[in-house]
Amino acid sequence: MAAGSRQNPESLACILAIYNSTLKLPRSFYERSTIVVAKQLLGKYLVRQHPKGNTVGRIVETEAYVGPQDLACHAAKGRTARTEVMFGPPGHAYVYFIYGFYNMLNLVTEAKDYPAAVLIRAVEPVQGIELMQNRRRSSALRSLASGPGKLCQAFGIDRSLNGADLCGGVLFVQDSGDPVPKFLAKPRIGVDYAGKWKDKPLRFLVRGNEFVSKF
DNA sequence: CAAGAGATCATCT
DNA sequence: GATGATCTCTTGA
Repeated sequence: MAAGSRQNPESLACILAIYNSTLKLPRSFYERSTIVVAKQLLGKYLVRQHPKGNTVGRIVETEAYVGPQDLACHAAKGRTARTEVMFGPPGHAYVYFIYGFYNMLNLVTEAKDYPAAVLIRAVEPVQGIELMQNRRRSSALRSLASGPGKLCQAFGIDRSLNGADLCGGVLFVQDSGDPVPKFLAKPRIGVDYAGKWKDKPLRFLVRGNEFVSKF
C-alpha cells in the first residue's frame, strides 16, 4: 500500500479538461487511415470510468495494424469470432486475451468491414494513480502502464470491454488541446512471424518519453 | 544489464 | 495440439 501522502497532486485544471465531454474524440477521428490515427493518438488522454474510480493516462506509444494484408494483424487470418469487432464500425474497442495472462487494448479504425486497429501500448499515468498502483501491485510510476498488458491491468480493462463503443461513457479518448508531440517510428514489437511486415515502422512512440515500453 | 524461461489459456488447425 | 501484438523473475557476466 502506498504511503498515505499524495505524491502526485492532480491539478484542477487538468481534471476539468478531462471531464469536458466536448473533448471526447468523435467517431470520425477513428474512421481514417490507421497510420494517421495511430500517430494522432499520441499525447491524447485515454479515460476509463469505473465504479472504483476513474483512471486517465496520456498515450505515449501506439502500433498500427493496418488491414487484412498485414501479416501481423489478426485480421490477416480472416473473419472469425475473435476478429469480428475489427470488421465492425470504427471507434470501438477490440480487446483480446493472450499468453494466458494479459489483455490487449486496441481501437478499431477505418470504415466498417475494413479490419484494422491501433494497439495502445503505453500511457503516462495522469489520474487515478493510486488505483492503478493497487491493481498492478506496484508503486513504480514508470512501469505502471508502460506496456500493453500492464496498461490493461492498471486500467482494469478486460474482455468484458471487447466491442465497447469509444463514443460512450465507459472507455474513450479525449483531446489534450496540445499538438501531437514529436515521435519516433520503429518496427512493431513481438511480430517476428509476420514476414516482410515485421520490420515496417508501424510503432509510434513519443520522443524522449520515459513511460514507453521500450526505447 | 542482457538473455532466457516459465506462467497459463483462448483461439484456430 | 500449438502458439501468441506479454511480463516478471532468475541467472550469469
